[in-house]
Amino acid sequence: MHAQAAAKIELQSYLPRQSPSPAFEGATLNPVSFFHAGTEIYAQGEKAGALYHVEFGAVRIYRLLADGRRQISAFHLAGETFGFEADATHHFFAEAINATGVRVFRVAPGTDMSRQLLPLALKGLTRAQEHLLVLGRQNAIERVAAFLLDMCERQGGLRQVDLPMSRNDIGDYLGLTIETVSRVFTRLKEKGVIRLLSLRSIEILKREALLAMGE
Amino acid sequence: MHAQAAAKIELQSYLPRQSPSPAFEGATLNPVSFFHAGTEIYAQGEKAGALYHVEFGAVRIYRLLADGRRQISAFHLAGETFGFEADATHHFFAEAINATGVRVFRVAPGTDMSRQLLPLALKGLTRAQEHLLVLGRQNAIERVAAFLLDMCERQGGLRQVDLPMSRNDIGDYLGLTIETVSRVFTRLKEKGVIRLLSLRSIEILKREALLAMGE
DNA sequence: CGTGGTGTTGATTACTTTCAAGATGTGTGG
DNA sequence: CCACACATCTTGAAAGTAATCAACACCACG
Repeated sequence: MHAQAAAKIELQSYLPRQSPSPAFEGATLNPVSFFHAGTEIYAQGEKAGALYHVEFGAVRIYRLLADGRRQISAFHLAGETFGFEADATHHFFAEAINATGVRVFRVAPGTDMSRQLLPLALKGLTRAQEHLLVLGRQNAIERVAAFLLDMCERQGGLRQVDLPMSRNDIGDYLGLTIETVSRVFTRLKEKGVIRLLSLRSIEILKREALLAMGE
Repeated sequence: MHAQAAAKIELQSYLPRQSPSPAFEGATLNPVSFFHAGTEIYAQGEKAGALYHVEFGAVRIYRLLADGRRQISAFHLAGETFGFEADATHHFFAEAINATGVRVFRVAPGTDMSRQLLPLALKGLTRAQEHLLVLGRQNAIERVAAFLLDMCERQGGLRQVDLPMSRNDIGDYLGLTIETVSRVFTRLKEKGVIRLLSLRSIEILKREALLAMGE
């Protein structure tokens, strides 16, 4: 990523916001930080304490096993907040998937943010628990169907759905290999359930079929 | 379960508590409720709003797919609190695994419990996310190893570990079939990693071996 | 117009599930 | 206290699904 790309990113800060930044009481609002595709926002083991609000772009949250296997526990799109932890250190890695703008809220030590954080934590907990059902009890097609429906819903429920992440990311989110993800996409295309507008953008042609699969 | 068993349960209310009940400000503390093995504590879709503190016994939290597939998202042992939700209804089922005592805290509507709930929610979130790694990226042996280490740690880290739940429950927690769970137990026995004291109680002989597997 | 990264497709292998039978354990009633 | 019955658990053989290994296609970029 070089000068041209950086310029493109700067530009976006002047575009209308997809989502207004929330006002976190007791937290210092910093200007938007920019992260290039693939760059780290924070690492496992680092000191936690800030909140991160996605202005544009997308973020992946993940853990690694010693041998390099990776599990993405969540994607965060524009308008979502992440970064809160149960204790003082980060248990996960956070990386920008694409060029991403993040507004960082530094919380003064000793400040009680529980009122604002609890709904976010509960929402995240429910999502994680629902994802457990997908990983524990659903097969490859069902996992991909559930994923596409989730992405669709989070983007307003329109027929066209952007997939800001690679097949590799999708695989590491769904507990599948990249090849299996690719094969499932092909099968869904053949069945006329989805259509690929581009590699990272699909159109949902038969929502009912997806619903029947993804539960 | 009949009169004799009920009497046995009543008796336990007079035994020393494994864990003192926490004092939840703004919540009404009710006497301990008793649940026989396999009985429902709450169901998906029911109105939420209370907190449940396990006095003794064990509880399983789960979801079902339309065709009956079940995913247990968490077990709760003595001293743990569960039942909080992101919105007004329960998204999961909660059942007593064995004879179980639960103290119910009814929260008056409008009461702000966020200060007390946030640490519990964050702890649950971290656990769920770690469980995602297990379900998404670990094989059968690794899953069982991780499970045994988790149960061990939650019971004080002693060599002897009680497993209050059936193989079926373990399977539905780890995303495996009962047969696979059984086979893994057999392999761990053959390798001398664990020893079965009874069906529901094991001794860990080689902790390092488990750690190497369960990450 | 080449080059590296990303995605797709095919053949084979490996792991887990499924189906089936038998063993073990627990609780009940005689 | 023993015998029977049901539930739970274990083990084996066959089948199925996804992973792995490998080659090729496509796309974005320089």
